[in-house]
Amino acid sequence: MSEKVTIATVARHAQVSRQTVSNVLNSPHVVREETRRRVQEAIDALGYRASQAARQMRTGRSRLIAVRIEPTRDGINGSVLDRFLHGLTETAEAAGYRAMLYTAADAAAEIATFDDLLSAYDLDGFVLTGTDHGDPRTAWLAERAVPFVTFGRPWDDPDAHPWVDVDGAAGTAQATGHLLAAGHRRIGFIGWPAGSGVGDDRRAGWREALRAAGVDPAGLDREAVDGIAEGERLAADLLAAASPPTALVCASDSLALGALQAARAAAPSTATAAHTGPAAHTGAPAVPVIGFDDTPVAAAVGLTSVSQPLGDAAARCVDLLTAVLDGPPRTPAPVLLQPSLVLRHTA
Amino acid sequence: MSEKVTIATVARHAQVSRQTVSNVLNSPHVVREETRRRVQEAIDALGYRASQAARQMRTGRSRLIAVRIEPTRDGINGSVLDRFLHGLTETAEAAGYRAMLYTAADAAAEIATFDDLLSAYDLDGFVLTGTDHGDPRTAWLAERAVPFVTFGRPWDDPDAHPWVDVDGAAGTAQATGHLLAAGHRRIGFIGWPAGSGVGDDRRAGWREALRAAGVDPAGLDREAVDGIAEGERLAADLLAAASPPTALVCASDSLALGALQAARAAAPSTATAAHTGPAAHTGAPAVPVIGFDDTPVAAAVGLTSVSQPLGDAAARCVDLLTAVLDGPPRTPAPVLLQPSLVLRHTA
DNA sequence: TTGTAGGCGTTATCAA
DNA sequence: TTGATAACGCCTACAA
Repeated sequence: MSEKVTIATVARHAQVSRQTVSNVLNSPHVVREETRRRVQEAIDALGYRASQAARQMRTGRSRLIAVRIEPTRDGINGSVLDRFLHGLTETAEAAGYRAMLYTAADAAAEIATFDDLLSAYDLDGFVLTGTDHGDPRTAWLAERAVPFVTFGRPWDDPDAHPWVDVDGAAGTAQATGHLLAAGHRRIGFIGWPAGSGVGDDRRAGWREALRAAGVDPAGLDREAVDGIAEGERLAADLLAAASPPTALVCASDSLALGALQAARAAAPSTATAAHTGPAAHTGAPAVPVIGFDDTPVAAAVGLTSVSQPLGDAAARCVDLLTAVLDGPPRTPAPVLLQPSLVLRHTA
Repeated sequence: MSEKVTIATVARHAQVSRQTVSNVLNSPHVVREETRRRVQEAIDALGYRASQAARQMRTGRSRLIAVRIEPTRDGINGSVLDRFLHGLTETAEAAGYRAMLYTAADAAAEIATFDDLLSAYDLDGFVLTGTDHGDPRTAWLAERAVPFVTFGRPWDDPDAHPWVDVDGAAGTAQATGHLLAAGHRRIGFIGWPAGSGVGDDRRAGWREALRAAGVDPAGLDREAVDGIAEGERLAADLLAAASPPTALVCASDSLALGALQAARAAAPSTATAAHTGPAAHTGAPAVPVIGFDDTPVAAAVGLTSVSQPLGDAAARCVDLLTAVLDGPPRTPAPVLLQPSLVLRHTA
């Protein structure tokens, strides 16, 4: 094992002062080209790496950003986080930052963690996922002028802070449009109870798409907490109505999976013998169903679903955060990404 | 915003020297009880937190452990990582450590990252997932005496370094035993090509269980790279044999999902009208199928699967790592966790 | 049991 | 353009 290589080692090796080495690293333009080259060679030859800890002591910056890892919920929609985290880590690395993980049971615990991370580790910024109306976390961070970006719009005020989001309304509108184009008119929707920003947004996309096509959405939607069982129950209810929908759009893959079962139970598939792909055993249901999130489950089951560009979203989160950290102190413009419809066997 | 609270602030507040404050933090036993209490009160009142950076400069320890986040593969088995990461982060926090994420395209890139993380961030240790025969990463780390734990056995030498693993052979043996108990004799296996430690282990569990029951496993297994399509192809091949198996055990949920389709295609379900649960539409196949990993997809589809205790595994990884970091310099004993069979509709 | 001095590796300030 | 000096906050000797 070689001894620890510090800036002093490099300085000695390159016959310059420590300060010059530091300048080569942080302000290359003030160093004469020839000196710069000599120092750079010494750095490479010695395999020198600046100590983050020492640097942090001076600058107060850790080049660390934190993101919360939530306990996987039903596992179906929870897998969304995986892709997001990978994109985040990768983009952060490219920008010279590292991603740190933390857990928190609720908003209060999360705020306590902010405090800890900030004072003990000097975290540079946070990436928050899943914001909602009147989020106490964003208020806490904003009050202390801590840089942060949210993946999810601040539903109260779009200019409150930098954010990245996926246009959920556009996603459900696209799904609805696809069904409309296939000749359907009475298209139902199964979503979450009113009040959640994300849920309302997805419902609105369906509603507006229907209205734009001249269809009255009244009575065609149901509200359910997330879950397969709930999706099945509500879909059955919807399909048993006086004039039932002929196709279904759902706010999540979980709901869609349940709806799919209800659809099959109500009207047995016409394509039982079809065998056109990996999940062909599920066949095309008589009542088409479209989910949301394009989870692995959707792919495995052949469920048509709205796909969110999670890798991109994560990358843009890092972009926005580093813009705040490295750039001038102005709030960067928010980013609204477009989802895409992944066609499979159920619609 | 209040000014930064340092050890000096606390010392002033509690009318003691900085050193006494440091002692309260690091060696409470050498401080008089009354003094200790006064200092502790000052710490709480001021909300003081030791600066990791400064501490790290002195001690050379960062209280950071790193874990790699892989790009989600087929999404089905990739979701395994989610639960593992959450458990890891949570246990690390409880032990006073934080988890840092990194990405790497291959082993060489990962080793380069080790070097960077070690010299720039002073990482205390690594948690590696998915080791294999002659893993260059473990060799590199061991050579430099960097503390690390693997989730996955070192297949070459069980004493090479601390590790945590799930007994895959016990899992497939349990699955096989379940089918045996149900009266099956000719139980097939679809696994990965020989050569991977994990794959061979899972296959061995099936083979031994069959042999113990007096059944000759010859000709009853197939090898396939992971994936739904591959699983379907191999299962169809197996079921078309002279004396086909009457039940199937698979090395992954992906393979099992494909096998399920082949099973249904070969012998249409006898329980089409059954409706006993969330995924009842899939019914019980004539040829029972059991998967491995208990992914969200398995749950959604009603696939019986072998479940790995990922949260526990992550926790034990942290335990072992902190034992190395905080304890005496001896290699802690490895941990082999038992998986459990989650019974659903396909077996 | 408590206090003083020095230094970890870096960067900012200022002088040469 | 380069170099000397001080300071970031903490911990480990050692002295009181």
